[in-house]
Amino acid sequence: MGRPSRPLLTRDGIMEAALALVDEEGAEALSTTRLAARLGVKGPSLYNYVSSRAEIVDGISELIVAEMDLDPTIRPWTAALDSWARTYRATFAAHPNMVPLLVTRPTRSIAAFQSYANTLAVLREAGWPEDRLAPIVQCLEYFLAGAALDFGLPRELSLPAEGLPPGLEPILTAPPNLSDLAFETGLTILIRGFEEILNSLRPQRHN
Amino acid sequence: MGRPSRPLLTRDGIMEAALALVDEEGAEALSTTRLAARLGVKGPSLYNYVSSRAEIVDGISELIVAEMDLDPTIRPWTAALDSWARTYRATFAAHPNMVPLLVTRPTRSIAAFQSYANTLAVLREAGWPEDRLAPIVQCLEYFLAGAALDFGLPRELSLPAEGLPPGLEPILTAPPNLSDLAFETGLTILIRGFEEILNSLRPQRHN
DNA sequence: CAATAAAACTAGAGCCAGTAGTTTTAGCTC
DNA sequence: GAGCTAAAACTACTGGCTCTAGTTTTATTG
Repeated sequence: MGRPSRPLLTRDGIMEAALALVDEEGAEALSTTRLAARLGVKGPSLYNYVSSRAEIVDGISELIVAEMDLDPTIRPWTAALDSWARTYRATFAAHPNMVPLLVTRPTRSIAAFQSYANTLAVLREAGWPEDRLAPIVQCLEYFLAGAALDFGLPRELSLPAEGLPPGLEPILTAPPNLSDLAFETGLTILIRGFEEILNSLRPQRHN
Repeated sequence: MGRPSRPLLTRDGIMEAALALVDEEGAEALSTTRLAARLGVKGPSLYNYVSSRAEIVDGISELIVAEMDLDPTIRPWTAALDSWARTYRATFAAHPNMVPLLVTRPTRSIAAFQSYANTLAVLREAGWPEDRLAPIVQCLEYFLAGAALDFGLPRELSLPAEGLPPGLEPILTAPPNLSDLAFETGLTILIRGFEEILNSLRPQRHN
């Protein structure tokens, strides 16, 4: 075939097609062969734009991170964290097949750093001392990662019901919106907890 | 070679070798070929004991879940949750290479169900209403999953420092025990938050 | 117009999971 | 103890994967 009159591929096009592929067919469908086929091209051609499969995964992550447009003007800081958390969750929920890949390596895209920088700035502005910033953000992110994975209670038992201990009804009969309940519960508690920490750090004026 | 005088393999032996392999060489080293080699056997022999690679992964998960011996007698419920969370974290931390695999599918082993049953029983005994049990447990588990992954802030930037927004110092100069700080912060907040919810549910006697 | 480099390709190496069929032998039945 | 069955290893192989090497065609540059 030789070099085409105009390139058939672009780096961005590859990443977008890869995201679409994962969204539609699952993470295990992400192979260079299948991705290339979807782009009307043979497998090795991708390597003109990308140097490894891992780079494609990273590219997908960046696309998703870029999708969450955060409003940097929200105040007070508690509302900012709340909004950040919800956007985070909604964005990940839009790409459930990618969540396991997203969450098992830190995203080091510029967009991610910018959103961290903004969050840190809001907290600082609210009076949080410098050495508390990272732990707070990290702590919230732990929760958000687990919530994105929706890890935890098995929602169907897929096991011989015999031999199971009694008292599991809350799991087996849990409402379909259990994930929402758990998320709301946790987010509320964490943000209120952060508030109390900040209050306890403020110069206490006993009258 | 034919059938050996005594079997070279056992199902349990396979699972234990698989766990050791992942612990020592990483999750990507878990192939039937390499696992078999470690057991002094050829790849396909494993399929006399196991029907797919996924079954091996599940077997490893069960081994790890079985490793965390929880004390079912701890009271009050807040101490039980605290102990559960710490055991959970410590057990996962002992097998860091397996965490991404553990956390991306619910564990449906009997041991896991038993530990859920115990946790639910402790909460019930403390007066939690039935419909709050699953959300509370799930909420805590979100946090624990994220903490086990240690997901969140990138610990080294591995990026051209130029083009990065200012104000990222808390991330770049975070102490090495940031994970511990975030875990302690979150666990404390969550459990205290749960306590407050329970109190608010109790019949309020205003005097 | 000639030289270079880009962008597709084909071929193939080395990995993987899993299947089919073979061989040897253990363990059971008569 | 003879003979049968089934267990437990094997070899050989298929189809898929990532990625490399080298080829072909063509766009672009000097």
